[in-house]
Amino acid sequence: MHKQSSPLEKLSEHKARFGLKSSNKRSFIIDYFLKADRHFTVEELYDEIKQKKPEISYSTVYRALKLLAECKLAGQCTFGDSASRYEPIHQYEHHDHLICRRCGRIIEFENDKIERLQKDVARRYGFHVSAHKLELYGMCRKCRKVQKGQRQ
Amino acid sequence: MHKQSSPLEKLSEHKARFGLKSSNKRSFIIDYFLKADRHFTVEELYDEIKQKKPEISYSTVYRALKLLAECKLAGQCTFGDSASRYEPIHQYEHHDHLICRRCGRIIEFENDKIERLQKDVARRYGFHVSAHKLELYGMCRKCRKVQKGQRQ
DNA sequence: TCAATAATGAAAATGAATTGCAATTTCATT
DNA sequence: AATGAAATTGCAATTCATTTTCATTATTGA
Repeated sequence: MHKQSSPLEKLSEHKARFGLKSSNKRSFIIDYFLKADRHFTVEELYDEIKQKKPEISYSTVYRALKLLAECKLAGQCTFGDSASRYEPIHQYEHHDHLICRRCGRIIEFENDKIERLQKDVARRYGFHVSAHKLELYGMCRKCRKVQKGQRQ
Repeated sequence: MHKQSSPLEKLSEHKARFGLKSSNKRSFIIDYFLKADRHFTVEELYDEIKQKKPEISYSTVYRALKLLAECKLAGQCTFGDSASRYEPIHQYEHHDHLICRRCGRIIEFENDKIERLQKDVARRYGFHVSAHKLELYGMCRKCRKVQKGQRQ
């Protein structure tokens, strides 16, 4: 069994391995991202960070997210819309997404039964599955209410 | 109950509704795409069609696929890689994808149990699901064999 | 046939993702 | 503290798929 390391440990392991140096800007971005614990496009994250640290550039945000993705602290999702998003990856945990097409809200869920069935399906086709993506698109409770109200 | 119309009926309904005219080039593209019954990026389809009808341009292929998507005769999928793909949509049928990361092979599958579980999950969150996407990434039987061979 | 309007091709525009490079910063070692 | 090799940063430029523009050509109903 391999001891799981914390996000920051993972990061410094990665830094050691690739001979990276630390920097306030990058630390700030990473910190902000992990604490916010939401889904961001590069641009969204950049826009929020710009408020607090205008001296941080888009490229740096882009590269920080890329770095996080490389050391598995962030995952990339491509939902229906244009730009792809990054989300913090939590240890031990895998999840899928419910996406509201009206307000854009993203809900994460887990379902072991579905996971198991996926593996079954794959096995049936001789596939070895290393990753999967499940996205449910629709309308969230709130938006359904609003829509109902509008129709009346 | 609404009578289901055939692909070509759907197409001409759509044409009627939007006052479109017909053209040999577009017909050729659509015909080729529906008969091939595979997943294509715009470019892949263009490249194949170029062989048979060099006078058809990329734009026209692009617009034909867009048109098919508009009248639900084609669906768009975005797998891990850069370009998005179009696939023919068959009536009554929904399917998900197994994608081999090594050779790019795409296998379609259906699984009612998974579909049902998805609906359950959504209901639990108050969501109304209108569409979903399930993709399993991994390695197909053939590629696994090759890899095994290489290691020996 | 004619006029109205859609389809087409080529090129340009768009938009996100990515990179090259010069300037700046980090940090282990003087 | 000073140094220098190496990483980081910002900006601009590039890439690449996608989408649009616009001038020309083709289709269709009157």
